[in-house]
Amino acid sequence: MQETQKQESMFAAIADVQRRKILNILKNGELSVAEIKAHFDFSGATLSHHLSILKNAELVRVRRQGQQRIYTLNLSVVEELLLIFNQLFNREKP
Amino acid sequence: MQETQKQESMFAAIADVQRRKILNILKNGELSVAEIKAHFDFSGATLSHHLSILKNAELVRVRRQGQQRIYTLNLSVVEELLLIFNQLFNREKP
DNA sequence: TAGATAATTAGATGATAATCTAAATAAAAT
DNA sequence: ATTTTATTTAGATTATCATCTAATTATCTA
Repeated sequence: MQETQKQESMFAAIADVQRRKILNILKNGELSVAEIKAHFDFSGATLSHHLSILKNAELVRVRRQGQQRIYTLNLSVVEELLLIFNQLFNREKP
Repeated sequence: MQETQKQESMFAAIADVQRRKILNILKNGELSVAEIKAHFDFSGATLSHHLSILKNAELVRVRRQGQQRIYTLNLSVVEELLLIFNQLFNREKP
């Protein structure tokens, strides 16, 4: 299994516990940055940084809504990640 | 989903591309350190470091065989990791 | 027992990453 | 148009991590 840059970025994205927490929070539906921020202690700049890593890994999507940006899980890429993950251990797609 | 130290160590372990490659190599069966090393360019010390991270995350097991140490995938923990991974996205066990 | 081989551990270095504050951008409200 | 609110970007700092060489431990063999 030869790794792509995209796969690399996905593994890097889920390596951080805060980013995994963000993904978890987004399971329950889309949220604005401020709503996500309510779950964390760190600064808005730090959150923005984490969101950009998740976005580059295509694990989340953003859209504007007025001043806010609404983040959602990118379910198709999550599927893809699960596939890669299962391949890592040579198992079938769930 | 509240993360344990163990889960943290597993995600950290698979965050590195070289360690994922080691796991892949071990899918084909157990190998000595020298045999694993044949697949890589970095030093033995570096490999030893990566193996110790995989071992602490319990993704691999080691046993002695004379001077050699034989590494194997720890399949039950791999199963567990897959479960955690699916839970991260709220899906069923494959 | 001495020397060779296999692997790990110690300690150092350079690169990367998480975080912060301050500044910038963009939209909304007054 | 100015101010306020939401978010991102820039730049700096600190911590963590991958890697190296050298030293150590443990086993095997001559």
